[in-house]
Amino acid sequence: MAEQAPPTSTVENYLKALYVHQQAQPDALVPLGRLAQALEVTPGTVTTMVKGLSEAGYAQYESRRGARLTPTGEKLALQVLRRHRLIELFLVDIVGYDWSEVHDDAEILEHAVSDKLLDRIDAMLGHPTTDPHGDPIPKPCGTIRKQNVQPLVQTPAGRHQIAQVLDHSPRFLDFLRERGLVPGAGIEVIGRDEVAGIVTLRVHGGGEVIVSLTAAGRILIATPEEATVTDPET
Amino acid sequence: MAEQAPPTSTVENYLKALYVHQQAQPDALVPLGRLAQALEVTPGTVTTMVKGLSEAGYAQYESRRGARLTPTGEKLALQVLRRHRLIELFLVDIVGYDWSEVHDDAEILEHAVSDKLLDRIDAMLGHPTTDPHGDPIPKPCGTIRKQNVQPLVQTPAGRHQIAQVLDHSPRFLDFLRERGLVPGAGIEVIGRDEVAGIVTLRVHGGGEVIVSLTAAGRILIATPEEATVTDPET
DNA sequence: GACGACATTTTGAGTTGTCAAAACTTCAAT
DNA sequence: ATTGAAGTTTTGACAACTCAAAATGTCGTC
Repeated sequence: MAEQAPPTSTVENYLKALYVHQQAQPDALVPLGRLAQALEVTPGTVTTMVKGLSEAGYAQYESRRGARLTPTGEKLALQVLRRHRLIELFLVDIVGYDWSEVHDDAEILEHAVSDKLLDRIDAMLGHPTTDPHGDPIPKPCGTIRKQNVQPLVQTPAGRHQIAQVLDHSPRFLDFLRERGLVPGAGIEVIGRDEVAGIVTLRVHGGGEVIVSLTAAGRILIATPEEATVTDPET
Repeated sequence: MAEQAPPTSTVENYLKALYVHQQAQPDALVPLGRLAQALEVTPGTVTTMVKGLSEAGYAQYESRRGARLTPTGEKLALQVLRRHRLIELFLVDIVGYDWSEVHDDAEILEHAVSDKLLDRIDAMLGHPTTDPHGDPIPKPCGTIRKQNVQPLVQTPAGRHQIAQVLDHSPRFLDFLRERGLVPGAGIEVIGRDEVAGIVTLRVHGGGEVIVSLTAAGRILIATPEEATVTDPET
C-alpha cells in the first residue's frame, strides 16, 4: 500500500508519448525505440523508464516487444493532454499567441499548472471542446470526444468545414493561417488531380488554394454526426 | 569557458531565498541555517548547494559564516522575483484569483513561464510596477524601485495611503481584503494606544478598523517621494 | 583556558533520470 | 540451420538534489 507519489513531469511525458503512439495503431504494442525517438532519449533510457512505469501500474511492458498504457496510465495521459490543449487555447484566446507558437510553452506549462488554475482557465474559455488546432480536449474525467472527421485528401468535391489540423509545425500553420484554412473555416473542394498530386479548393471569403495530396492528408474535414465516446475499460 | 547551463529551479529558489534574507540585513552574510529553514531542507543540504552556487559564481560563501549573492546572483534573483510578482498580478487581474491564493501557484509558475510569455503578460498588465501586495516588480534589466514607505505602526495620525503588505498569509490577507485595507486604499490613522497595543484607523469609504501594533508593523504606508535606485555594483 | 551549547560541515547513502557502449535477442533471408 | 542486421537490454557511470547522523568549529561563560 505504498503511498502513490504524484507522477513526475518526466513520467507524464512518457505517458503522453505512449498515448499518442498508441492512437496510431490501437492494440499494438508501442516499440520502445519509437518512444526513444519521440522523447529524444537513448533506447536504454526508455527501457529503464518503461520498466518503472510498469511497476507503477501505468503501463504494461513486454520485454523486447514494447509497451502499452494500462487504463490508469491512459487516464493520466488524457489528463496531461487536457492540460496541454487547454493551455494552448488559453495562450491563443487570452494571451494573444498565434496558433503556430503555442506548442513549446504549453509543453512546459502542462506540468506546472495547478488543478485550480486549470479549472479557472477552463471556465474562462467557456469549457471548450477543441484546441486551436481542432484537437479534442479530454474532459476532466478522462473522456475524449471522438471527432467525426476525414482527411481533406479523401473528401469529395463540394462544401465542407475544416475540423482539425494534424501537422503542428510552425511553417505549415503559418501557411494555413495566411490563407484562412483554420478549424471552423468553410471551404469548397473544387477538385483533386492524382497525377499532379494536388487538391484545389476555395476558402469561404478567401481565395483559391492548391495544396499537395500530402498536405491535404494533414487537414481534417468535419463529417456529419459526432458522438461522445468514453474510453474503453476506464 | 564552460558553457553556462541555465540555472535549475532549485538554484533559482536558493537565489531567491538568499535575496530575501539579504534584504533584511544588507551587507551581513546570511547564515546557512536560516536558508535551510526557509527552503525546508536540512542544513547539510544547504551547505552543499551553496558551495555549488559559489562555484557557479552566483554567491560568495564563507565557511561557517554564511553567504551572500554576487552581482550576477542578485540579478538572477531579481529576475525570478520579477517573474513571481508579474505572475501573481496576472493571476489576480486576468485570471480572477484572490490576492490571498496566488502565492503557491506563482511559486511554481515562476520556474515554468518562458521569457516570451512573461513579456506578453507584462504587456497585458500594462507594464505594472507593483504586484497585488504592493511589492515592487523588478524591471527586466534587474533594477528594483525602492519604495518610499514606512510601517503603519510608525505613522502619525492623519490621512495616508496603504502601499504594501508584508504578511502574505491567506488569513491576514483575507482580513485586510474584507476591510478594504489593500494597496492604494486611503485611510486615516486615528490613534495609537501603546498600552492597549492597538492602532485605530478609518478606511476611506469603509468603517473603522483596529489592529494590533504587530499587525500594523506589517502594513506599509506610502511616504512622500519615491525614487528609482539601481542595484549597487550591477 | 576549558567547557558546553549551538551552528555548520562532512560523510555515506539514496532517488531520479540520463548516457555510452557492450551484450543480447529476434527474425528474415540464405 | 546459420548468419547478419536491427532493435532491445544490460552495465557502469554520472549529475543534481536530498537526508541522517557523526564530526567539527565557534563563542560566550565561568
